[in-house]
Amino acid sequence: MTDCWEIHYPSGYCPGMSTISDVAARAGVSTATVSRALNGKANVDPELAARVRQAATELGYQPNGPARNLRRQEAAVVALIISDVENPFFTAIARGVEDVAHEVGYSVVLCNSDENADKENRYIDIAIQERVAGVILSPSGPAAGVAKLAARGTAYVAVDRPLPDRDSDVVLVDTRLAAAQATAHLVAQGYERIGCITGPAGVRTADDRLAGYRDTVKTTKNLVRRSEYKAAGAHRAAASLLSQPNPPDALLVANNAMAVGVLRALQELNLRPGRDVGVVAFDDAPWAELLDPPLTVVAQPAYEIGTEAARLLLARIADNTRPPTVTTLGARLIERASSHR
Amino acid sequence: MTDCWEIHYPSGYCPGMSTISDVAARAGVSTATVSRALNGKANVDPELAARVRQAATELGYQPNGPARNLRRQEAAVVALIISDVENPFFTAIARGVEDVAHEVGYSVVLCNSDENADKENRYIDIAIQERVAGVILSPSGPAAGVAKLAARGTAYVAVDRPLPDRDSDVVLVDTRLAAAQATAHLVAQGYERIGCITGPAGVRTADDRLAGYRDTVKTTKNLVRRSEYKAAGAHRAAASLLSQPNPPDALLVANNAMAVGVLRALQELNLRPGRDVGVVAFDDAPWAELLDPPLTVVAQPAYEIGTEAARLLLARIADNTRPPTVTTLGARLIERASSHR
DNA sequence: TTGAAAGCGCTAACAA
DNA sequence: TTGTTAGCGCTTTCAA
Repeated sequence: MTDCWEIHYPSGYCPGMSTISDVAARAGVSTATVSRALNGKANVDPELAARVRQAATELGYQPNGPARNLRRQEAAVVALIISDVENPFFTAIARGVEDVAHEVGYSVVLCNSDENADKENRYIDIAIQERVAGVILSPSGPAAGVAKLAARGTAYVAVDRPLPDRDSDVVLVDTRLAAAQATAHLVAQGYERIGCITGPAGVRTADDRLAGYRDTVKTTKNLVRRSEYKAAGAHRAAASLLSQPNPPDALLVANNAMAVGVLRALQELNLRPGRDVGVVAFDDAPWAELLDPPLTVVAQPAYEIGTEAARLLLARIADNTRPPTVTTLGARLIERASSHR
Repeated sequence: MTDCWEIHYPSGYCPGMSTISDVAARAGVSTATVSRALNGKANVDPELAARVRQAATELGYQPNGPARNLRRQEAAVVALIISDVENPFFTAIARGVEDVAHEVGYSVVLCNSDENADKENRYIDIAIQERVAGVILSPSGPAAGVAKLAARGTAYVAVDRPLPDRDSDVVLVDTRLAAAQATAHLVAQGYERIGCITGPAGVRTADDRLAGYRDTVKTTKNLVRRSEYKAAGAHRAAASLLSQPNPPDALLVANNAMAVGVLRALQELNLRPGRDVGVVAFDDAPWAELLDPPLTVVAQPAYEIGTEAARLLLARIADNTRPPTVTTLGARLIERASSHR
């Protein structure tokens, strides 16, 4: 399986399978010189370096990553463990991380923890085993795995949610404030019984968004529901809220996927967003403007979360003694028609 | 940076930093036995194996991945190189790949090539360097990188688009047929001047969708536009098509992101989907039903593409001499109101 | 069934 | 500036 099965070259020549010794032999130098030349170290005669590069190209030489990482005791790789690959909020973070990491020669591997602490821990183990340089994660609950990272001295940064019981660099959005403002906006638009559909208890963003809502609305009796951060749960939650005797006339919805479920419930009940039930949801999406009426959203700076987290991680890789920092970014309310009568 | 800076243990004990020799010493056996025990080889005394596992746990032993991969000459990792992490079609594929790969103990790393052949080649190089067991990719044009995979004998599978000039396992959707059927559906609904907005020339899915459209509509003069597979380009394309003297009365749109741009253009021109301009777009989305009118789509079996590709890859990892296969999955037209007058 | 030892390919300390 | 060499941690012969 690893021999050159497809193309036959003369005399054992096999591109991509050659090692540093092959390159050294062909260039007529030692392996050390090849290593130095290919890694752009200063102390190499330019003429020799050129010969080495030539030989490497001719042989189709690809350095052996595991060997390099074993020797260096670290891979130039950053692991990004996010709780949902299918959530545009997290993929936007991923782009931010990638853009910064690639600039300095790190690769990014994306891992999908599925909001599941077991999967998260498994990926953390893999990250440790592969000796990645650092980990960025959106923690799904109290991750025992993170303690291992700390114990090993592997750099890590939390995004979106802080790590419970643990200091670390973390990049957050002031989601409580944003929720309070969004709720205040609904009040200002004349809605009087504002409800809230948020994520699972214990998930920090869910709790914060609820807290922000409560900062603004004092009597929330029977106006709050929780579900997974998914459409189906939110659909049930909205149906339940709206079919009670004294239903809400507006809803704050804690994420984008949930908004889909809520809007579907409104459709089924023949309620029009805005006119009948004011709606504000977290996370902007390209399709939010296409709805009728267009959806008012709290836009989070996801890409910037990613770039900032990557910068912090790189700083921590360079110096793990720096004190942990908390970076809080602001969100922006984008008013559209779903929050106007 | 790699010492135990946070927690102080007695006598040099440092979880996660220990090697197989430490475990061996603690269990009073040789490293070979540790290796055999931890890898579940048959020929190990159960009592010894238990002692080894105990020692490993006590030390918080994490095997050194690079060392293992170096020795094994292969990592239990498959690389998935997709052309757009923010496209739900590809993230759904990713989930399919993950689910199958995890079952057999492989990790999946996701790489975002951004529809850019350079990035794709770069990721292929990294995959080769890291000696991954296999690669699944949605090729962005004629990738020189794939030749390297072939030359090295690394297993690979193409998804969504075939590799130009190269046999390989590939998992496709019969997108030409789907496009033809979608167009026929528009004809059946009484639309008479059907236009098509598709992706860049040379991208196979874009060309196939256009071909399917042309299979059904014979006179397409000035009714076809191409753009990137993005909202902005499609927006311009739609605006241009619809503002010409003899505009189309229906549009086939080649992907989901493009649909957003097209629908925005219709809004701006005060044209109502369905009534004024029939619209069918590729790729279903949770929000397609929420639009007014709901969007008719061609739903592709993205998750199944992923599971099938992963199965093929595993088969090829096991045996790289099997003949290349082409798997073609069907798409499903989901009729909603945007394609009815 | 177990242990001793070689060696995967690379980098870096040391020598020249 | 270049070469020699040790050794990263693991798996796997080979020998006992």
